[in-house]
Amino acid sequence: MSVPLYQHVYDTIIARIVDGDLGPGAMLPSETDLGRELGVSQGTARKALIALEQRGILQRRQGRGTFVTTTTPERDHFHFFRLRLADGSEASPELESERVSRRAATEAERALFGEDDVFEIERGRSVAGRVVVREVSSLPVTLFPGLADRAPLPNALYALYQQSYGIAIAEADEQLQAVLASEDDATLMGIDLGTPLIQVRRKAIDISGRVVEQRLSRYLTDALHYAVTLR
Amino acid sequence: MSVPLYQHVYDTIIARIVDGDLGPGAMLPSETDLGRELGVSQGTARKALIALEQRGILQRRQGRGTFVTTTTPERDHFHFFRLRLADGSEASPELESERVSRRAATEAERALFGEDDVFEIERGRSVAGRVVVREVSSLPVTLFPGLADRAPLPNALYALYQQSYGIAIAEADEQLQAVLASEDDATLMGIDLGTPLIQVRRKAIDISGRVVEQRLSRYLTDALHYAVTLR
DNA sequence: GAGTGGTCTAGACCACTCT
DNA sequence: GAGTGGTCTAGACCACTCG
Repeated sequence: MSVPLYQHVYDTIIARIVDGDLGPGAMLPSETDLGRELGVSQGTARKALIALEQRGILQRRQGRGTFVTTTTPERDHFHFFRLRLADGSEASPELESERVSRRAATEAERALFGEDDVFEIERGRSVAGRVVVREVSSLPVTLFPGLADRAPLPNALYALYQQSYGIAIAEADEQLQAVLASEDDATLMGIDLGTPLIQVRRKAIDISGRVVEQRLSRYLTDALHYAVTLR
Repeated sequence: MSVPLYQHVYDTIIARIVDGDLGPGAMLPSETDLGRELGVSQGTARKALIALEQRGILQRRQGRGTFVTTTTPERDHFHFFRLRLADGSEASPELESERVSRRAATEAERALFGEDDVFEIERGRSVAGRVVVREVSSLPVTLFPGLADRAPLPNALYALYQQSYGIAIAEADEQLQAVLASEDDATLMGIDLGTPLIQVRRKAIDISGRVVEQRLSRYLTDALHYAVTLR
């Protein structure tokens, strides 16, 4: 019993999602059926399902069933976009401008993605009519074939990654620093050169543990703030 | 069964910690004994214990037992202090300066704490010889009697709150904005006026759900960054 | 009413820690 | 070896959802 049985159930479900056997929104077998299929008891299957629910990969509802989480635009924005209004309510960002291109990877990107080319997406986002976000994302081209041809891209990129490429983002690691607005920032946001901004370097990690996107964002935080809870 | 049995176990343990019956580091009864004592099965007691472990309130180790989490300076720093070095490793902050005083609460503090007086702690912290943090904390006086007389306070305040006042911090809500260094910031940190800083407004919440501290911090992030993981 | 997840039990055995 | 948490089972009943 070096590897617990519930771990096997857990890994099996992850594999089925990664392989596309279970797409976004797909319903899983009941606890009893899943246990029978994999040769474990209902309680053991249940333990794996609960762990997957806690990681946000599955959603369970009493009386309905267990489903693969669909990365809706709502979840994408609320969970992975941390800008909030002064009263703590969600800020709904709207897409203001976009530029999608393909270019050679930097050395850091080659090390991160193991590829020579990346797509680069530069976007401006506005809240309440003011441009407050400027972000530049880079993605390995082989994971996202034909991405540039899909422009203009939808507001919520992670929902697109899951719907169109079967890549589900499970985690994002962010590193924040305070910077001064550059000329590009100032032009896009309509602010003075040297306005203080929060710069965020994000690595987005999918459920199989790969880094699938890197993003450099700059947030104007005079009316908004970046909210986070530590537990 | 409107309220599950494991919830009763959960609440009972929280109450014992809040009441001081279970202090930091105290060992709990075994799952079997706890279940017998509270009239539930071992599995039900176990479920409550695991939930408390996931909130960071208990620590469990196979073969040893279940213990009330001690807020060590290490946990305090690593978990509730998010500044990291460029390579992601922990930045160990050292206390550089301190001022403790008692003053009348602001209107916001009165609403938050329900008290008329607060202690105010202003501190500077350094990493690798440079002052990079300036923080001002305020605490309701009745929860922390005699705090001002304890100056100089230890580096890790949350460990002090638990050891000396039985108040265990379980959660911290932070709101981040980018600001420019004021004259006070510049003097303390030895930087130019107008250097960009990350300003953090934190509310610290204990295991019984009370807000027990408010803190306004400013971080110099030229060599460090504020790191956070979204799941 | 059939099917789902949520709670709860009683009992078994394994793996780890400490003395 | 005694005591702890970790895994696993089989079965029961409750609560919710939906046709």
